[in-house]
Amino acid sequence: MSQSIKYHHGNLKAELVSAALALLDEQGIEGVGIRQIARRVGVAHSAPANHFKNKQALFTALATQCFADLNCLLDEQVSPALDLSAAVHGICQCLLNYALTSPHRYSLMWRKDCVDTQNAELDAAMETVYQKLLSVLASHTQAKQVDIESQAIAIWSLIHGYVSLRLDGSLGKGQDDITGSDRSNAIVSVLLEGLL
Amino acid sequence: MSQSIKYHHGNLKAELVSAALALLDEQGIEGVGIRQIARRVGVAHSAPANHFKNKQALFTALATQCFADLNCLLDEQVSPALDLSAAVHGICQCLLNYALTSPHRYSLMWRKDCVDTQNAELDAAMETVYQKLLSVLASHTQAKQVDIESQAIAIWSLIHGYVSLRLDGSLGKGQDDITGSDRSNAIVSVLLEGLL
DNA sequence: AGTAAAAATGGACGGTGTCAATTTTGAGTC
DNA sequence: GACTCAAAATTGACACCGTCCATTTTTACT
Repeated sequence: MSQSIKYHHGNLKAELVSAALALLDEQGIEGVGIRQIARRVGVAHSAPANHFKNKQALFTALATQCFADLNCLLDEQVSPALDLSAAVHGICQCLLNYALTSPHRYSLMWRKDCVDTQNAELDAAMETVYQKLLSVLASHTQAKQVDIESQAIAIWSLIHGYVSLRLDGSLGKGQDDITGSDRSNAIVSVLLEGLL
Repeated sequence: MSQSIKYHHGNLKAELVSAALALLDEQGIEGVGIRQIARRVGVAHSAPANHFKNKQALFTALATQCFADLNCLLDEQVSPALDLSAAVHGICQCLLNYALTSPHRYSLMWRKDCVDTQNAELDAAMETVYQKLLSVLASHTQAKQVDIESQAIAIWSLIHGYVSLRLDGSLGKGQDDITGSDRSNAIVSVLLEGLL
């Protein structure tokens, strides 16, 4: 019967995920606990065990969802018609934006100690994002000394490092606003200059 | 009497730190717990509270120690007489080496959720390392469009990102050996090419 | 209708960090 | 050298947590 609370209400798994994401956004990774989530959804503390065998399994599902979301954002925001430089800048911009908007989600995505690194869906979701960067580089075939994979790793490292440092405040207190991606743009430009 | 276990054995704080570091190296951050450390040192579960008011305070001390260690390594391994490119490569090499040798220590250094980000000593230890990079860039004054701080952030981001990705296995399974820093060197070179 | 599997429940176990009251030790003072 | 007092270490308690278990309820299928 619609969304009334049934003993088996059928979509508890989905509700657990969404409650967990809300908790993650509000309180960070440390605030996300099985019992806490169950409490929020209004089920017994042990109910989630039927849908996620582990806390790790839950985190894995969350991270997978986050990568999928990020992938959607990339599809929306970086058109395949752009030239190389614009596309790479777009990807970086998109990543930075996502991280600043949902810092705890971004953190979780890289917390390999919370996640099942063997999980097929998570791997696929990660790989999809990474392939997006690779395909951008490949589509604009530039004859250059550096192979495409090295280029991708360089870009990936640079933006991930910059985002990580900004997220945990290791960079100076300057440019805190989302639009203040001037620094990010400048840095990416510098790298591209050496790359292309 | 020498190192026999006294009620006040005087150096328990230091012993706690070293036991914690050992535990960190062996089991990772999640394996480091107040009671576990106390057990290993052979004191009551609540003894550490006299020396560290918090688990966070303990982690802060550990991270500070790690930054100090890294700083020593930098002093040893990157001579101030080198030219710019060699110095930057040396710093990156040193960082990568430290991270691959002590992965859990490196992780802890950036786990701002485990650490008191307001702590003065930790801040100073971090700043000392960062200043080392800045001073290298400043000493070889190159007339270039990018200001020194942006250059430093770019380099810092790139190497931190690359190291982080390697540590949690997000890069392909290639080049796993410590000496296999070819990729790292290549990437840093590319960045420097655009930078200088 | 009857049965078997899935889903949700409450209770228990061992573990954690932190707090409080207590006992032991060490150093400094009369 | 006895006394004091603060620091250091002890035991115990509390509220959490993740995980397992036996039990009850619901659903789906024959």
